[in-house]
Amino acid sequence: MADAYWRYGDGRQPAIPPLAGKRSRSDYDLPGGHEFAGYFPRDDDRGAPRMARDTESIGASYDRYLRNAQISSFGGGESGRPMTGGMTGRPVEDPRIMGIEGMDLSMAGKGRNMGFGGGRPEKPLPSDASNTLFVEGLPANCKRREVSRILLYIFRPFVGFREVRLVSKDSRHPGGEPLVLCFVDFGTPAQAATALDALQGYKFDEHDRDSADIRLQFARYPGPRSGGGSRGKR
DNA sequence: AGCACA
Repeated sequence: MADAYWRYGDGRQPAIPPLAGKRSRSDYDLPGGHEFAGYFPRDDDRGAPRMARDTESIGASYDRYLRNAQISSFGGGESGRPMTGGMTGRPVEDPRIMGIEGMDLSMAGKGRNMGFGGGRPEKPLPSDASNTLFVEGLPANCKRREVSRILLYIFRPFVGFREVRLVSKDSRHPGGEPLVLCFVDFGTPAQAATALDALQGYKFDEHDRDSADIRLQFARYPGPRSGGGSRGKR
């Protein structure tokens, strides 16, 4: 049915092993703002379930939202289409990620009916809503590839997610590192607004107040890519 | 703080 990302229904992973007792948190808390050094392991060390600890906070942050919002690939309209993973050009078929998502979503999948239509927010959309979100506040010490992975991981569960686009730009600050602009496309402005509300102010590491927190806005000039540009009342 | 692509 849905893409391989949504495998939580098969019940093969009822819960994630707690930390697996492998490493302590301090292994990853390197001083000097290298929060992401151990955040996403390299592509070549698969099999170790040590992402469990890092994704705990992500799962917790999502949890409140997952209970009462329409995060589902069913009824999303075009969810049968395989996602190509945006800039990376390939879907992220990381078994760890799927298993982790299965942790939170399996509850909803088993216990609750997730047959929401998707894109049915109670509150009205802001007048500047568009299909595209502009994301800022990502750590500057992340490589482009890491930013892409992070954003894909964060945004992909949301109904209507289409793709992540990264654009490199020179820093304003002289001598500053080049900055990566991030745009996330959704099918409709309502879907974009749903993700925006859920993730606004999200902290990458909830244990560290100094860690980056992403800031989300609707993109100013959505352009033709977002469905024609016509929005608002008529 | 920063808003690009078609």
